[in-house]
Amino acid sequence: MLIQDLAIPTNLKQRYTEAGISELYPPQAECVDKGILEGKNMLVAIPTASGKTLIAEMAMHHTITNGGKCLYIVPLKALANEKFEEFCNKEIRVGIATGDFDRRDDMLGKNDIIVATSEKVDSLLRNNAKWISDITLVVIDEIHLIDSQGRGPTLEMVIAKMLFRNPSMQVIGLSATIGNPDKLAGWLNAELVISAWRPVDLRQGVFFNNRIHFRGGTRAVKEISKNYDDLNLCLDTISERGQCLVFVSSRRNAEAFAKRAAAAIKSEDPALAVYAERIQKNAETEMGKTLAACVAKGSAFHHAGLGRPERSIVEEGFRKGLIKCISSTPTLAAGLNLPARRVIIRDYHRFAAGEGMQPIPVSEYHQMAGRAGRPHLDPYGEAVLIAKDEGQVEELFEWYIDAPPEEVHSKIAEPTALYTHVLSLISSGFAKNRNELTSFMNRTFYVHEHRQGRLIQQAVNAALVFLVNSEMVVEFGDHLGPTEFGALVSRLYIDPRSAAMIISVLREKEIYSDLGLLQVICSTPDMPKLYVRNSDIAALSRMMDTHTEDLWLSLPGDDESTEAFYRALKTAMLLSDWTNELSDTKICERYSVGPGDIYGMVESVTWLLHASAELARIFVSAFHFKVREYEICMKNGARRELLPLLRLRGVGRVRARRLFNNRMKTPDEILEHGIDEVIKLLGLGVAEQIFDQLQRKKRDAPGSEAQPISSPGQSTLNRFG
DNA sequence: GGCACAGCATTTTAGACAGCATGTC
DNA sequence: CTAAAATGCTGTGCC
Repeated sequence: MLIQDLAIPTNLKQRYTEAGISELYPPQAECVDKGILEGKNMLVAIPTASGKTLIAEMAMHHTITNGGKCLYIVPLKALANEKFEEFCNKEIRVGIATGDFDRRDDMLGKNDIIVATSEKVDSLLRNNAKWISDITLVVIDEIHLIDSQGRGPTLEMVIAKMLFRNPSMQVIGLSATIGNPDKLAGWLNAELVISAWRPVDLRQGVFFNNRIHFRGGTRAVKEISKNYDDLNLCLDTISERGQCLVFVSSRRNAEAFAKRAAAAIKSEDPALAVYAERIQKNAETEMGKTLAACVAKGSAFHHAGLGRPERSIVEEGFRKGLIKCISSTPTLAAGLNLPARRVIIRDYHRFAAGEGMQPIPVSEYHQMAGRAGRPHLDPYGEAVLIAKDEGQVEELFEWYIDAPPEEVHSKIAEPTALYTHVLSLISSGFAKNRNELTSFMNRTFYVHEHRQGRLIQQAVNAALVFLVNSEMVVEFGDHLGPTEFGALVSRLYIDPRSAAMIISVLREKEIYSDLGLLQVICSTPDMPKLYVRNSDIAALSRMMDTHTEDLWLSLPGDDESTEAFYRALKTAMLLSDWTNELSDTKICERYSVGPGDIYGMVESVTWLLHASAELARIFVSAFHFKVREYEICMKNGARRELLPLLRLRGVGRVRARRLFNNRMKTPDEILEHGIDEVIKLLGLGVAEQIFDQLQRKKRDAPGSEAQPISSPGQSTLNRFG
């Protein structure tokens, strides 16, 4: 099927032609045949990198020319950025909505395409974004994630809510190959397109004894290193001028492999030195140093401990072909598109809490294997598993290469998954009584799949009991309604259990304590937690002894919750060090984490501190300002004494500290010292920026010292909007 | 006494969404 | 309760 003959806008055709695309791939053509451009719902279950985005893009442009509006839902923020840039185009308006990057909600509605994460869409629904009802086409990328334990229920509920609100809307689900696509298609009332076709040939094999075994043939790999099969496989690809991706089970393994690879590759490309330099300059941590050393020689590792800058440097270096090999944890499997000639799946076991080492699911193998082969660049892609003995070769074929894909099952009946969603249904008016709640739940994939909702009903009831007991929902007669508390919790998008924990402690305390609040927030299910090692216990106990007054929770009696307690305390200690202005290098060293972990945790607590401040406003208004101030301290990683300075634009933890240590503790004191002194400390540009603000402030509000924390410019804008 | 090392015991172990309102060094 | 691999510790043998 030729692009020329399609019912899509001319400018899009032109863009495709310029990009060298003249004909649709077979699965794409099938979508058109089955009516994707005629408003038909569609579930497309095809392998990674076989042109899913193009399918969605065509349908979206078709919708837009007919006056419609599209919502594109993705599972990751990184993916949202990637798609946003991909869709951006002169003819249409594209917006992006994620937690760390969004416009005002109503501004978003002006776009033709809005790219958003599933949680953000849920949040927009909860906050009643008006434009949602204008959506005429929703695309759900990676829809098979409905199966995932933690975030699957959110995706399922978002889809159900969207369908409920916009019944005539077209739905396109993009999925990996799965075992039961018919079920999912049935739920969406969609045409089904299944295919195993790939634009680049994918050869899947198992390595053993210096040969890759394929179905129907083997391929010899030169034995360069005696001990390391993984390294030989990697060097083999590099010797053919290809690149290599190695998936391993832990961060430590990723770093160890990158070091070995660096020693073997020994590339001396001067361009690499630039990359290494950038990393070196960015992170002075142990991790940063090893990464820089590896990159200098042409290898790298990739995991969630890397900060944003390090990640993008590594990704860029790999895309440009300078870095020959990356060893990675699953970050790269699910995240952005970074294909390589050969993918080595070295470890197919991974630790799961409470379950020991578990073999990874077939779907994850496919996700990683699918990264092999860059379209238009590589002649083929290779995915290689590594066997430990002869017999395992056949086993690995059976378990992974020839294995049928897993089925996708709803997870919304999991014990606590529905607390937040039941609250949101009641809060945002999807259900005003138990009947409406049941009939809404009857539209979920779970009920479609099981043909009955007994377990769902139980889960809903359990959620209601909790919500009523914790005063987020009230039931009078036939009616279910949110309390002010409940409505707030729903809008803040935190777990009702978190809100209940925070409120119950906050209410019983008379004296406020940063550390106490931090400890409670860190115990919350919404907070990611550090692991506790045996060797940490001593330091944690010391902490408890020296801060008996400040801590708000004490060691629980039963063994079951002891570990959870320690994990929360350790996490709180890290964040407390952060607000005590300990350098990231020191923190990384003390807690053996990477810069990426710090920023991840700071982001999460900042969000929860914001929520806590809003909750305090209702229940314990005396604490409200204390918490808001602490939120600012947390965001910047600074002590309370720097607060007056942090309110200035262009001033963060470092500059504020420098000013403070030079006897400028408040904006007024800065004015007294004069601009010259600030120029000496912070340079001309920053000093001018600061004085510009100070003088304008003085002009606007002479005499009144108490300025709101929010920036004045924004509120003016609102008045007009 | 001090060192090297085998062999056994202990320890450790992936990722990442959300509020709000714009800018760190 | 599950497990693999790295690290830590102990005790032995040797100089």
